[in-house]
Amino acid sequence: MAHRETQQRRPSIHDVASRAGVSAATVSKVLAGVTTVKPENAQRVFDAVDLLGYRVDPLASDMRRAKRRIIGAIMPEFESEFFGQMVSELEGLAEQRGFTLVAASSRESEAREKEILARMHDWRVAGIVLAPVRNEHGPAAGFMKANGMTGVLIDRVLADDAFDTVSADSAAASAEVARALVGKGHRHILVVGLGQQAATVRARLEGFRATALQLVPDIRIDVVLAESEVEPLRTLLSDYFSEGASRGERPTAVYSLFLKGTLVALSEFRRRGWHCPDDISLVGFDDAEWMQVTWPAIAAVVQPVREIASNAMDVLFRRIEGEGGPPRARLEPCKVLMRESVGSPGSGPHLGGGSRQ
Amino acid sequence: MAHRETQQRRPSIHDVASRAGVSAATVSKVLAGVTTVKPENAQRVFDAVDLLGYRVDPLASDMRRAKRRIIGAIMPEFESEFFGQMVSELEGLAEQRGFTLVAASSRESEAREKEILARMHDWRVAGIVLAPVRNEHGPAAGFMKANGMTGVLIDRVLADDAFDTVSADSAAASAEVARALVGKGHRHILVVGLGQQAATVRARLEGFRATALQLVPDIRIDVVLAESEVEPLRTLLSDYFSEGASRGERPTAVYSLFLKGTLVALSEFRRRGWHCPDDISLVGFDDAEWMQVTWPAIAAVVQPVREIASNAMDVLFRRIEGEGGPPRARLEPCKVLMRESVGSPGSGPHLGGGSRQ
DNA sequence: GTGAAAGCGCTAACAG
DNA sequence: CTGTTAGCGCTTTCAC
Repeated sequence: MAHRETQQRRPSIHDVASRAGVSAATVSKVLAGVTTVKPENAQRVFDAVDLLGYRVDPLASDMRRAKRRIIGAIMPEFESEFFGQMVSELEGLAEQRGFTLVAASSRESEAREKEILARMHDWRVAGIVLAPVRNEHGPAAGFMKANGMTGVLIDRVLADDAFDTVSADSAAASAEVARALVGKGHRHILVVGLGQQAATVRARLEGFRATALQLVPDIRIDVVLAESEVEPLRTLLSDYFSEGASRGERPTAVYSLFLKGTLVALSEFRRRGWHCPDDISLVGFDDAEWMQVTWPAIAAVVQPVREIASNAMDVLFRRIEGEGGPPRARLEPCKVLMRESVGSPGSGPHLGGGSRQ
Repeated sequence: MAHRETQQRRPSIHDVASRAGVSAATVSKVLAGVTTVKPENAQRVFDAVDLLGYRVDPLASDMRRAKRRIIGAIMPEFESEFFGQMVSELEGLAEQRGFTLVAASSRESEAREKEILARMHDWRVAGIVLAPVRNEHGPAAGFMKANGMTGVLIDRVLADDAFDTVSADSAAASAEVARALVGKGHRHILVVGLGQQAATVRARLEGFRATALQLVPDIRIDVVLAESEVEPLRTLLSDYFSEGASRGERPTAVYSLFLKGTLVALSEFRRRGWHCPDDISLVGFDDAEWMQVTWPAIAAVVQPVREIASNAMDVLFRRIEGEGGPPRARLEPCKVLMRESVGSPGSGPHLGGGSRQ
């Protein structure tokens, strides 16, 4: 047959072996690049491989070697730019080392997170990159610990006593945001966040608060935290502003500690007819492509996705290769993009709020 | 030992077998739910499983059955909400049927798309959900055909003679957009798109054009298409508007056929100081969360991600289970969200363009 | 240099 | 009802 028609069974190493007139073991050696094979035979193997279109089955190969070239990645979600980019980066990095990345979304659920992890353990993945839903003390990290899995924790973590961690330097970035807002003259600022991400929120909040208070000791910083869901935050925020209004006071700037918070804040501003930066200023942690094309462009903290991904993979592979030593906590610096949504208080034409619905 | 400390080798089916005093085959049967096992033995197996914390190795299991419970998904990118949601949906659907989804990003490259596909073939995945970079005639689809892989094509495809396809009903949605814009009084409309996505662009463009022309025979519809990259589109769009300006003419509305085009359009409007909808109206194919919180909110066509995902998986699994018959092309209806970015021409205060940079 | 044999962890006949 | 046997596709001693 000239061209094998829609074949059902792919050629196995034995097919190659018999076509090349050698044993399967020899084929395996040739393909593994062992040089002690007679050149003539090696050539026959290569010819047979070409002829049959043979490719090794990586899973069967891994099976025998009892070491699977698979890296598992668990993200809280796939829908945001941040985690989308992260998965994309991790995929490329794994590939470069001959590994396949299997990504899964925990959908912001710790229960699901653990289930996925168990499934990845069943798959005998070589290592895990885990971006926990909550923080480093969740059940997933516990499971990894208990089962001796090798892994790295990223994003919503600061440090851990069992795993290496890599995340953005939230505190430094928040300090920079504080300097910028204070510099613009803001003296009453609202910070919004999600309480369940304890470590990160604390770092971001404290980094901000410490710096702001240091610059202006009597600055007023309000905090609105929802526990774990975004919807309640909407209500909390609305209540917060309504209450303030009844006392005739309101912050001149909002700093959101996470992307969805930025969206909720914008949405609330819309509802009240407030415009940035005239009526209120806004900075959000996490950048997104759209933030630079809207009017006004939204100021944001850009997380160093590539750096986080590449450091995470580096340390993960070092651990996979058996490197010992205590876990290390890495922080990668962020960039702060001060865009049009930030202005000086009291300088806008709309002070007091607009009336457009 | 009370609790096995950080174990290196997971228990195998043989460990369970010997602990339970039965053979590995029996363990396998019990775990597969075969009912012809003596209850007493079954119980001993369950006990041993619990004691050892045993879980079957799905890859080893698949190996033996020569059928892998893995579905491959290939998306052009992971960074956008649309594909992020898509992967998330597909993951859940695969999981429901006891399969694992392995997702990969072709990064808008047909070459990479084919490489990934080959790798998935090496993995002997049971089926593929492919969202091609370009359209159904790319090298990836050819590879799948040539190798007798079973798969479904989604998103940037209309129909294929070898594979089932599922996509959004772009033409109908575009017709609806046309009706809306014409109804608002627009008589000069610009459509922007990406040429390489031939099938989809044609459907969206023609669906729009045909309806608009039918309603207003002498309506003017300009088209700006970049071949495959987004950056050139920026230049093309800028040139288009500059040229029009030199002749004192300009469309009153823009319909972008894809998400990045909407961003490019917004960015260009910013550059020129044009505001929506006063200076120009905008509708984009593909919705995003931010579009409803910006000022103005951006009108968009919402693709039925869940429906596409679930239909794709349905038909894919039917094919995996051996269902025959000719390939079917499915179109799922979209929703059109007419938001504030669309107004009537000539009614805005800024006509002629603003001056804010 | 090379191939036979063993076996990764599992399941599907097929006897008993 | 249960265990033995025979692999899935591959790699790795280890004799020859």
